[in-house]
Amino acid sequence: MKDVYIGNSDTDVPDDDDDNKMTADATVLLPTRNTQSLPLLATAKTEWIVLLFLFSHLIKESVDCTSFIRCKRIQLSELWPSRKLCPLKHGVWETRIEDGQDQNNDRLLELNEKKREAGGGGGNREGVGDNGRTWQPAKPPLQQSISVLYILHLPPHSSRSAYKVSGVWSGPVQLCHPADGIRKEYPNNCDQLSDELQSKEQKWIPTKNGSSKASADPPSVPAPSPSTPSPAQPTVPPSYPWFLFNHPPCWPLLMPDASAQTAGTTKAHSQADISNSSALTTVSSSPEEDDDRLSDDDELFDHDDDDDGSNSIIGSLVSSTDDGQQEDPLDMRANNHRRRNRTPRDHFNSMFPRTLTLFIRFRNRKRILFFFVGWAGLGGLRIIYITLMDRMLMDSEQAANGERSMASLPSLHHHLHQQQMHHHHHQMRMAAAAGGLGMVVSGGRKKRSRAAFSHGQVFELERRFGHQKYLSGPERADLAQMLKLTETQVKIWFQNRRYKTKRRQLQQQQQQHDVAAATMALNNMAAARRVAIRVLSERQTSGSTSSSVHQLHNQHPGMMTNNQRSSSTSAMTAGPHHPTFAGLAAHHHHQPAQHHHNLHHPFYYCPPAYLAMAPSTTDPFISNTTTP
Amino acid sequence: MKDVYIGNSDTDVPDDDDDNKMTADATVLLPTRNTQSLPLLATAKTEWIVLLFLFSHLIKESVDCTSFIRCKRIQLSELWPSRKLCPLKHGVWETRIEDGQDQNNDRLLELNEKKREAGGGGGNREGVGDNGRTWQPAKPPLQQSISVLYILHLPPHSSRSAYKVSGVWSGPVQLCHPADGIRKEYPNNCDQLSDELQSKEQKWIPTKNGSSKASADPPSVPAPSPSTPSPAQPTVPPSYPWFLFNHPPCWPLLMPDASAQTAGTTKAHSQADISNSSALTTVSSSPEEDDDRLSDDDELFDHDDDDDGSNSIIGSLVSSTDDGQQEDPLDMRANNHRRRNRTPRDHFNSMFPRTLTLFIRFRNRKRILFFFVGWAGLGGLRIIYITLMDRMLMDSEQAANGERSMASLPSLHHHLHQQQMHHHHHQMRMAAAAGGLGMVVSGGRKKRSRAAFSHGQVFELERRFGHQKYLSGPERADLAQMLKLTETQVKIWFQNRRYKTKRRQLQQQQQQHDVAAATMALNNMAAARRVAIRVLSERQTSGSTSSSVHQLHNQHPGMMTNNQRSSSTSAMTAGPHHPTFAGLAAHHHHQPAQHHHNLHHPFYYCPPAYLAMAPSTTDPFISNTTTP
DNA sequence: TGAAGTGGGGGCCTCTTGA
DNA sequence: TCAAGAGGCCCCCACTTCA
Repeated sequence: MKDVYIGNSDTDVPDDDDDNKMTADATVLLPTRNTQSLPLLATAKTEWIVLLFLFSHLIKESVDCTSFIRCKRIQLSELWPSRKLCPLKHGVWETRIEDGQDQNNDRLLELNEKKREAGGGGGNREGVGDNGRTWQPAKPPLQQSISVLYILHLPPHSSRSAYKVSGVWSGPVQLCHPADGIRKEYPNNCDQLSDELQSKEQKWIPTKNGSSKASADPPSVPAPSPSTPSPAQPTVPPSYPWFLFNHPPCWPLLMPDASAQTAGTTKAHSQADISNSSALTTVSSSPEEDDDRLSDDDELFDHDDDDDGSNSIIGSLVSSTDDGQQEDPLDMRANNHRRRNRTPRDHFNSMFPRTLTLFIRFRNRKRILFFFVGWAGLGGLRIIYITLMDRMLMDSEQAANGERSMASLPSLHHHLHQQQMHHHHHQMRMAAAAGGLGMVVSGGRKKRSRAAFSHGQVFELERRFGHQKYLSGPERADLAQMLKLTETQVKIWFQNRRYKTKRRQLQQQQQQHDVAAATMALNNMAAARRVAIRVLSERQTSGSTSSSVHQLHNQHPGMMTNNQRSSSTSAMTAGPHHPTFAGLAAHHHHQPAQHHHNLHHPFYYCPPAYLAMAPSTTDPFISNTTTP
Repeated sequence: MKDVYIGNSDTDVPDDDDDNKMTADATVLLPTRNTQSLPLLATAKTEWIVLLFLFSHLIKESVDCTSFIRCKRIQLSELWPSRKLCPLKHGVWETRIEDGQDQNNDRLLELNEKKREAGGGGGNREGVGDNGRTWQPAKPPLQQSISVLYILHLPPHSSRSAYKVSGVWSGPVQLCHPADGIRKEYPNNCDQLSDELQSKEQKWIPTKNGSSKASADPPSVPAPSPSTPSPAQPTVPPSYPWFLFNHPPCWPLLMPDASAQTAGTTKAHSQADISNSSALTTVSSSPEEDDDRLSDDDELFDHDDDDDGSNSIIGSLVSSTDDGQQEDPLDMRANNHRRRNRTPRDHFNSMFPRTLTLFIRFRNRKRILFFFVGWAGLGGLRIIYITLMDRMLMDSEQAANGERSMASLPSLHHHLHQQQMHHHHHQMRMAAAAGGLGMVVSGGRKKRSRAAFSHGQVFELERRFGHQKYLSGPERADLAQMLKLTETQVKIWFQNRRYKTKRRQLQQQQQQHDVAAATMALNNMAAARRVAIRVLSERQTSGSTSSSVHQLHNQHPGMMTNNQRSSSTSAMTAGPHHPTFAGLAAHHHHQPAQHHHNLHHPFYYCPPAYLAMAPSTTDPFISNTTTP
């Protein structure tokens, strides 16, 4: 199951689950040689890669579209055995080794490689021609780049359960027709689509919390009719029988201004459209295939599937889109103004669409495909949450419990399990991958794990916290093992605990200052207080008012008990510990007397973890600098 | 000078430096509302943002192109005063406040905002039509997405002098004609361009180390002739008078296979094309404008300009492209096979193009624009190095000294200074920004700073290193101040020093093992040795062979002297130190006896810096958990 | 040779979220 | 309330690069 198929066909592909022909036929001719760059794009945490093709022309060719899109999951361990950067071997994109069907794939790939220079295609250049001097308001990028290949990185058990987008390709798509094997190239000219989308943006606004309307015609997706979509149908555009783009898969930053409109209209699509519109089915990738190519370390995936990683993401995403009326851009702005203390995050959540939903008809079933587009900080668009749901008809049951964000997708998780449990363990992994990618796994289960540690655990943690504020790795491991928690849980607990302590103190300080300000109002003390508060409230400020916070000096985080036996023995080389140079860190901040250094570097950030109050031990290392 | 202009014009814009009309006219109608997402895309280190528009249709319209592209630099401090995420104010993209010209800009921006729904454009959909079933080899993405808006993040004095790409927009470009102010939308249909590029890829191969041929016709760029490029001119395609795309600005990962061709041909373009092709000029942004909008903390920028940050980048990038014959893809592969122990990095360096070079005619001057495309690890394409060179004619002088990578661009730095020195300090910053972005600042100066610390500095560093292997932040600051080095230098020195020590020890160990293996060959000891070696050589392995490395136990990094007075006083709140919870970290690894935890987490990485051999000090923090 | 570049890992801080 | 989630920063290691 490491393959996920997305696509539609006018040929009515048989509806059964096992898709031998799907596997072989619906092959996206991925560039094989360039796949060598994948390892660079994958992090050490990355376990899976999902390649996902979208192409908008399917909307235009919704009826006679004969192509399939294949989403491929590749286990990074195959590609990246040493967890180091290494070039991929040729043919890594070939999904199946079982030959037969995939020999075709191989052949196509080879052809693809060798016939590159035959390319060029037709030099159709319209769109540039005569509208040259007449200004046109910029269309959203979706117009041009809906045909997108997303490469998603799926860290299955990373603490940051986000999926990085490693690349986006908005070029023409080559697909191989499943029936005749003829390859077809789809450019990404989506003018009409974009026109449609723009013209009907107001119309597609879903009824918020649209669960009530969800039962309208879920399975009654318009039959595949080749009519190009006629816009402006209130909630479910009839002319898009198979696809429904809730919003463009573009960078919100770069979406032309219509953001007022776009953001407003698309904001709640993920939720409302799901409930309003038609078929929901999970694109269950063909079960029988690819099993043997997967390795077996997949408890984690199953865990993800069942527990938290994905659903929580969806929950948050959807929940952020669930405020009121997005029909009117002005209304949207009104919303922005309503909440005064909205955080930047709130701002973005309301500002930009984050969900792309595809309603597709796939193998004669109506299916829905969600992209939950998240945003990361470093390099622009980076996170896309993808959800595939197969064989879930979004019918009345959704409407029944569709109140909450993804609660409208009731028993999807069960469906997945029912369908795939009878397959091998790998299918489970598939389910975790396809479903776990921020998937709405279940309507009933709560997925935000919210572990709720036991009293005994909390007691021990508190005890240990009282003893020391920071844990070393081994200590953490010990504690985790003792408490039957994960190291991450312990780490996070300590983190939260420290923050809680600090927050309380800050609150106290704030109160004290307030009291002080109240008592001695209207003298210059008030000004001083403001300064102090500003210093405390702004994070990056390396304030010069160190004296105002001295009452917190008891913050000495507890030092290590004394597990540091690693410091004395084989810490240096690549011994048992990963840090080969496993010396002991010694980082501390100087006192206010010296923090002028920090003032010189206003953005210098020295996390307390790097601080150590270790006594200066002039250790035998000295003699070690030269080779012994 | 926070504006960089890129563009061309058939109207022969006056050639002088100060470009009042340029400023006002060459306005890219950026989406103003969506710019609110910029802060998220900027990191705390980010100081500058460069917006850069490329649009490939200029190639097709090379003669009668009337549009300008404006690259805007925005100081983040303006946008992000508190170093926190905050929405940008409207109009932040307006480049000039001096009104006059920019009122037009404002007006256009407003129009852009309000007329969004008027969009839609023509629904030209060719390309999809009749070639449906006939397979066409996929074109490189450049075909569709050359029109790209890169948003570059410029960390001026980050230790990692890379510029992150925050977003890419490959949608239509709206430009305002400088002459009549008519806005014009440019879709990104670049079919013909791509055809040309594909058809002439072999032809554009530059002579490697192309300095010898550089003098061919540098200033003799073909006059702007509207003839669509006829391919296959040996080195300088005559039909692209103003633009020369060395390679598509696409993700190499996603470039369709032709990578053999593309990579091979484009690999050395950055260097060779520069030398081979025509005009080199620095796009000096209009000097008079925007000075007052900039703040004055720009020594760093000047420093970057003069010293290392940028040029070193270029050097490395170009240097990586300087191996032999790229004409033939097969030859390319041969190169790959020649070096056996090429690293993954080498592989990528040779595999993918990294440079986009634009030869543009801008304001009646021939200019060149380099994009040095780097790659970062997290989210795919992330780094783009941009170089703008203005008024540098790439003529014989380049050919003379063009031997080395960027040495072929001889006195660019001087040119920059000559041109801009007479302007204000801000121009220098501009030069640093435009030129400093990996710019080829000078042909003669060496830019890889190569600080070469003095003996006294090294002595003190060694002494300190003998004393302690790791430095805390304050210690580092002290040492840096004492030695007149930057903290980063000290940090890096220690880092390198540790690594050197470790490497030596590993080598010794290796030798010892080799000797042992030699002496007791052919017994099972050899197998044991291999195991040990493997453990030592592989980074991620948390080996179970702790005993094999025990001779390194003297690696005890020196502990802190005792500057940790920060632990006792105002460390807690957001006092002088940034880490408000400025407790002391206490992280250590347990001994081999406990590293089984790491085995459970094979990728767990605990840098030694987080280790501390601090004695277990049950400190007053305990009483602090509850609010005092 | 060695300072810096580059990629990758991990932890901490801050704040928010959602069960 | 509180465990996670998410973003950002910093340090470290490993290895390379190139002056």
